[in-house]
Amino acid sequence: MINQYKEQLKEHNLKLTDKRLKLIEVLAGDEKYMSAKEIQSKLADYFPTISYDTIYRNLHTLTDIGVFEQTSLDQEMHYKIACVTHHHHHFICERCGVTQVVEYCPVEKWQNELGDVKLNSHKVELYGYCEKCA
Amino acid sequence: MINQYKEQLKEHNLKLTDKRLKLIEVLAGDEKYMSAKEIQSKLADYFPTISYDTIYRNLHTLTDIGVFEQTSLDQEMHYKIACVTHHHHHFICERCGVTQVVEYCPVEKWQNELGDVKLNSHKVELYGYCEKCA
DNA sequence: TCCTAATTCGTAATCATTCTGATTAAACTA
DNA sequence: TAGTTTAATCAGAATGATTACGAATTAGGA
Repeated sequence: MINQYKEQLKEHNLKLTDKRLKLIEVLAGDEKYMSAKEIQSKLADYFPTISYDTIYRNLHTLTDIGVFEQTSLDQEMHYKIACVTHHHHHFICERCGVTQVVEYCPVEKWQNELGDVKLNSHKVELYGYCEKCA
Repeated sequence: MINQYKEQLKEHNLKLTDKRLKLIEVLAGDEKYMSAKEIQSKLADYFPTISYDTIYRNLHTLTDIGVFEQTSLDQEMHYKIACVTHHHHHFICERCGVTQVVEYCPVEKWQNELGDVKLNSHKVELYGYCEKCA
């Protein structure tokens, strides 16, 4: 499964560095939104001196090419591995951060309602407590 | 119309200070999301030395009691006057920040799809260019 | 193996936001 | 209207996330 991401990196002429691959591994291994701090603490097991510059730069780069997706929670950016299958949104647990997919998205209804505006993107996020945290 | 907000302040035992009232006036006069910086520059006409502490504190306080609503854009919080009429969401122009209401919200469908999670809140935001900015 | 541009490092800088302790003023009471 | 109380404000320092910078390292190709 990591090979799919290696392909994506190559397609964008990005080098396969150990930091990048481990970063992808960490995010791919846990289907939840994580802050830069959480990510650095997980990476610290493998790279104790990794720079925040490296973390942030790669989070941006990989978000740009669609490997990660981001959202702003508690005034800090959080990142998770992107879902490539099809368009959908997420429920996010406010306690533990785990996500659950929601398929339904009425974007055409909204476009109809809006009329002549040019819709570029949209965000749908559902917040609450997952079954474990409730 | 400002009287409605004065009532809300009184209901929550908040004092009617000149800074607060002008802040509400500024946000109520422009139906768009504004950053703290934009807000301070508008307030500076009336209170050249107003402190950011005052601005942020009141933005929070008034958001808490439902006078303002907030969203995170470009890693900074933005605020607008709240719409009190009924539940709905917004389209936000990525260039000028103006908003447009969208009525449709399938929150029950999402709750059905999610099953046993406890849904506390949700965010729906549509981004793009308004007719003027397109 | 060597070259070169991309990547990373360590740290300083920036920027939004929050905190602190002192001062001011809204609102209530007499 | 003056006095009292307590919330609100101020100025500026502190915090915390994120970005920038110049030097050092390294992936990937020749």
